[in-house]
Amino acid sequence: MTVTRPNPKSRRARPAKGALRAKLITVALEAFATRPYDEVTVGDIAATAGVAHGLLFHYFDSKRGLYLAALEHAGEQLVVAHRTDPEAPAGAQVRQLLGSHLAHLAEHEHVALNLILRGAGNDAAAYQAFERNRWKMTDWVAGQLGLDPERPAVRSGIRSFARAADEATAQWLAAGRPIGTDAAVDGMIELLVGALRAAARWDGELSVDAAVEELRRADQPLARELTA
Amino acid sequence: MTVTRPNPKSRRARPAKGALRAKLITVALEAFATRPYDEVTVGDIAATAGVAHGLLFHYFDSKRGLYLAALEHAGEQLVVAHRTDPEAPAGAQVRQLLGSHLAHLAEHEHVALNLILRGAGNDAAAYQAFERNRWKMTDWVAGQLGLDPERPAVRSGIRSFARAADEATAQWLAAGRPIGTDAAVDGMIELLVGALRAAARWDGELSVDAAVEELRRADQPLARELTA
Amino acid sequence: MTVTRPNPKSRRARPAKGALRAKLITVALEAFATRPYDEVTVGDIAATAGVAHGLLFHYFDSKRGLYLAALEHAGEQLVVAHRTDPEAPAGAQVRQLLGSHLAHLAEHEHVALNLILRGAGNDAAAYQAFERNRWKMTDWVAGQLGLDPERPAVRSGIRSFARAADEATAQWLAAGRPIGTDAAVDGMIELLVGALRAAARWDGELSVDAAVEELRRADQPLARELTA
Amino acid sequence: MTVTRPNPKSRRARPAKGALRAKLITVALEAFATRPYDEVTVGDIAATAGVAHGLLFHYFDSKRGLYLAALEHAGEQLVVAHRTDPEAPAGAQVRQLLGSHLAHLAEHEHVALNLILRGAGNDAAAYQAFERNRWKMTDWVAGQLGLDPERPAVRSGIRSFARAADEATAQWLAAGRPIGTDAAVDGMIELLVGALRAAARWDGELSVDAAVEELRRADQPLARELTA
DNA sequence: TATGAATGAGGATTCATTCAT
DNA sequence: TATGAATGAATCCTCATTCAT
Repeated sequence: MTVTRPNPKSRRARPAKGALRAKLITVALEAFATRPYDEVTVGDIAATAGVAHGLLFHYFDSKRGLYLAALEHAGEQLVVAHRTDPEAPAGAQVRQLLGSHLAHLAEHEHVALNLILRGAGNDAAAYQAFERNRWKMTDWVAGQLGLDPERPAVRSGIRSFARAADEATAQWLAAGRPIGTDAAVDGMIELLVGALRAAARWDGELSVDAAVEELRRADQPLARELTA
Repeated sequence: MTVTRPNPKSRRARPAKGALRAKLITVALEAFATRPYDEVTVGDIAATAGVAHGLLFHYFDSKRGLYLAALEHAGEQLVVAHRTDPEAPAGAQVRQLLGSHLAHLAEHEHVALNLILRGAGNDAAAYQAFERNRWKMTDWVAGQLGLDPERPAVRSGIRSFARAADEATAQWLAAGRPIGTDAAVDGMIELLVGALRAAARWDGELSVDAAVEELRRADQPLARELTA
Repeated sequence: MTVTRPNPKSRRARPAKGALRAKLITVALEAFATRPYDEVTVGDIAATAGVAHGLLFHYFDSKRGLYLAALEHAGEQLVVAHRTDPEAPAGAQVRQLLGSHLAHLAEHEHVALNLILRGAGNDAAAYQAFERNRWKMTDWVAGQLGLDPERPAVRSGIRSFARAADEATAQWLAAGRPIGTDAAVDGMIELLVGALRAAARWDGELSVDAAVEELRRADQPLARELTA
Repeated sequence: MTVTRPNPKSRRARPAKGALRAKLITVALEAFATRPYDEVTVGDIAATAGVAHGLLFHYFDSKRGLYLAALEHAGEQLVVAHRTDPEAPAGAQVRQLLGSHLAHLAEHEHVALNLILRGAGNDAAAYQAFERNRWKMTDWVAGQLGLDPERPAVRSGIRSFARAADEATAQWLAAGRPIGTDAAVDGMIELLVGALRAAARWDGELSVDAAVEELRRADQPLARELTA
């Protein structure tokens, strides 16, 4: 007569529910950040994650499903990382946002330099999955500065600023962060001011003076201390 | 063992020497601008160009070779399109450059929106092939404004401006050019001013006041008429 | 962008574990024995084996990998087929070896005539994969006859004998085995004697008289009956 | 008015009639000796010969035509190199043949080790083109020794000898010719003797004693001096 | 003769996806 | 859940051969 004993092997290191799913997303994010979509193979990801590649289809249905899930995740992380004080003046909050944004990118440099700062290329669905979160930030900025984010010139201006800030961030990271986060943010405020003035040029009926003044006001030693 | 049979259909009238090579580059540029590298197939390009796909390897050795050749070509065209009057004041010349740049992109909207404004992604060689020409422009701008393009802050500032201008251009094209080229350039000058001021923030020893003033000077109705 | 659709035809009853791998090797052996490497296509082999060609890469990585695996297999089979009685005198054992060798080749005539008797041509790796097993036999023969197989002249002599025996075997098979295996072996013993004497000529310090005598002793009606 | 002058360039280094054809055969021989047929490309050969690859089809119609022409050439060269004294005794002439054969192979070591000693593989036509010349030698040897080359056992014996001699030659060349040509030939005579005795075993009605004696007679210091 | 642009059949290889276990 | 054997569409690339010049 045999007694069924629990297999001792099966007890070992059983990962938490959903842990494999998260692991796969992490690995995928790294992979898609490192090389173009078609150069990433399901086998690579599975091998790196240490699972059979068939499992991947269990969780995400397809390679593309995994890709979108990874993008979505990266976007969410970006938003989650933003820290602002709702009580602070608008200009200060914008500074806070830029600061926490930069800090987050710095912490996830690899993903930052590639996936986020590169954009999603030509892929409409991926664009949706990712940029949806991305532009939440710009809309929020517009709102803080009392500008209508639906207005085309505002939209173009702030997006242009976002690209400029991305490039500046990439350079800052690639150069090994030669200056402090505060100093970096100082420059970005100037980029934003330039973008707002550009918007005003593109749209004659738009006034950005108040917004610029608000930003300038936060750009004071005293104000900066408060935002630290 | 392959027995290749000759094509009974006699070759059509031979086109001008090298014409097919150029044709392939043109077709490839369009294709690579339309979809990601891996979704473009050698067969597509050859079929569109109306040649045997083998010819492509005759000229470019590989799919990648064609890709790089196409990028190089696009970059060259960009530089070739720039028109400035060496006798004009520096600020006016910068306006002229931006104007002709915009005009060229408008004429090659498809390529512009995708290949040029998107950047070369992760591909180091492609980056080289394309950006080499791209940054000639920014160096030239720095030179016109009396700034040292080797200085990191200047470099970061102007590159940030370039990205912002790319994004603005993309929006402008995508929106159907709602405003004139001149008005578009007006805004871009503001982006540039913002970028220069950002550079000054990043590098305490850098002064950009003269450069800004020079740009502002050109931003007058009178001056703008002269540059038309 | 490839969308792979699943095969609606459900997989047939699964054969024994590893059976398909063995099947592929068998088919490949036949194919490579029938025509030169480059005339054998992966598609042919897969089709003959009744599997998808992709499976071949699953098991062997490449066409060449399959080729080497097949050669290795053929070499192993050759060694496995050798039957000798360790208690018999040396000369008798050599006769037994040649006899079983011939019998095995006769049973796998196709492979024998082409792959084995032809040699591996210019391919170093293939040579390794196959000849490694092949020369085990000649070393064994040298050992039985009390000769040092490391001695160059011995080595050359026995290898020359092996080639001669291969050719004789090929002729014997091609002619439809006009004489019995025993008679064939009788002749091969003479070839071996000649080769040993040649070795003695090439190396003045080498004596092969004892070895020759040992071979001759086995070459008696009585002795031959015992080895049957 | 213009006077048509002879183009000075056209005068330069016009090669002799047919020189290019010969050049191509030489280059092809080297190529086919170095790697398998399908790994040799028409382009390689043409490039090495310094001509347009189209020219090759002018002379040889096809790649295969060139291959056969090259084989034929190698075979012819082999026969042409044989030097024997018709006045000498048969055994001595056989020694002379083997000696000149070895000398020729030594001079064309690369081709020898590969094309000639390897055989033509599975290719019937190539076999014809090449072996036709090859077996002229064995027939001649049989004739000298008073044996009927049409007799199967004789044929098998001498062919077996030829393979053995090939292998011995290959070893001799690969080892850097550690012994002199004469000593090498001495051993080969033993191989031949063994092969003749084997033939006698295979064919009960065949007597090779006279042939063996004739060979032995030539194997004397005195006789060897005469053949030098 | 000599060139090399142009052709296109054919082949090896990759990899997302399925499914029996 | 998890595995990995099995599938096969799709792709890049090679290279013998032709032919206008």
